[in-house]
Amino acid sequence: MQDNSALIHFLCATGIISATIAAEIAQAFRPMDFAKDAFVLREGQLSDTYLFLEQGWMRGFALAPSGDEVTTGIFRPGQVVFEASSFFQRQPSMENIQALTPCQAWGISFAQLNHLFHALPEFREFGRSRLVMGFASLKARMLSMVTQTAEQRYLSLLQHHPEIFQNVPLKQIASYLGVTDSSLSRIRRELMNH
Amino acid sequence: MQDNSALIHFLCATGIISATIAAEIAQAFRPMDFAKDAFVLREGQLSDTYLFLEQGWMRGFALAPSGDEVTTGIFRPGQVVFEASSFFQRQPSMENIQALTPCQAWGISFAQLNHLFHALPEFREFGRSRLVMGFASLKARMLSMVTQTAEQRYLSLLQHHPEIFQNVPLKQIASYLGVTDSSLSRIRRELMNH
DNA sequence: AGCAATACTTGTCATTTGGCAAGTGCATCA
DNA sequence: TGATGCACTTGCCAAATGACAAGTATTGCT
Repeated sequence: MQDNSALIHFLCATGIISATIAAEIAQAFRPMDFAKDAFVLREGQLSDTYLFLEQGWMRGFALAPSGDEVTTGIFRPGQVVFEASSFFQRQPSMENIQALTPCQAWGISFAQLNHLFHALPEFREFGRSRLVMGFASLKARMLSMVTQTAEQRYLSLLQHHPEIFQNVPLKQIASYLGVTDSSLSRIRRELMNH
Repeated sequence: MQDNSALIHFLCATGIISATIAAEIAQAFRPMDFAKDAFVLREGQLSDTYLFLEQGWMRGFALAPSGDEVTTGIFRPGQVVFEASSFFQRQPSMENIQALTPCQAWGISFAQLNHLFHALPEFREFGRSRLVMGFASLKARMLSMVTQTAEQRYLSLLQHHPEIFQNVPLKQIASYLGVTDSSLSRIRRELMNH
């Protein structure tokens, strides 16, 4: 049996779930490892696994009509990785999820998750809370796309999540910020010259 | 007692709630009218009312650092109007909501809604379903902002929701599409000349 | 009817951005 | 070690966009 204390800690973090229940829930997750560059989810597939990322980095991306890959999410250790639209609505995903580094994670299927939601009201409340948090952060990201310049979004990302820049290629960060890699490079150059 | 059949129909539409329960739930909503230009929610306030819009049009908007109003949502009859981040996380809203036309709506407070969620599992499931739908459409909108041109977003809006153009000023639609009103005007001119 | 406010368009110009191609530096691998 | 690939930057140019100001409808109001 692997050490699932990080998962238990994650479940307890909101304060909604007690340590005892968290341990019980954690037992339903199974360890899943991914090699660098492995796909966790491919466009067209159903996102059927709720994944807690314990170690490593992942990215979500979609294909633009032009064929370019557009980063839709960057996932660091301690975060949940799945495609919510596909997972909850039981529809094929329009996005891909790929490991950027070797990853250790804990996964649970949609069916098992629902079973636990049904059996454990605290966990259901936890799930609702996570969903709301995801919604809120997506709203914040959306807002930043229309109210801020790419430079401001870059600086904000640099300030709040500097580790991203040690783990994700700038090209992928650029499309996450809504610009091309050359534009991001220009933004960085300008910031160097104060 | 006003006719709340549209509200009941809305509650039944997902198939999760029976007509009987829907009628019971609908009784907890109270009718709320808004004059044209009235504010339903102001930045800094708590979004504490879950509002079903029966008649009329509303818009959500945020203030960019520049002072410009940026449209974050356009609401037509039959939709739910509230600021999810503020409502669920009990934090001051960063957005405003304003009636674009005279509006008839049905509202219920956060507390009452939670009370019903607790008492009626079907309604709780309905709420989760609505939340997921809202999440999914926000993701789709987010994706369109990075994968599509403003012209494509304009055409898509025109095709799927042509009524918007009869009810919302182009200037507000423009910022919803992520461009200025003059750029939108240019896009429209180009499309006229095939 | 006449005035004012608003909605929308248009022109001009400066700035930003993207596309493309080339160049540099670094790491990996046989 | 030499070759290959990748990450990142840079220069050049064309295209898109924004800021600003002015002009034209259109609407609403008294």
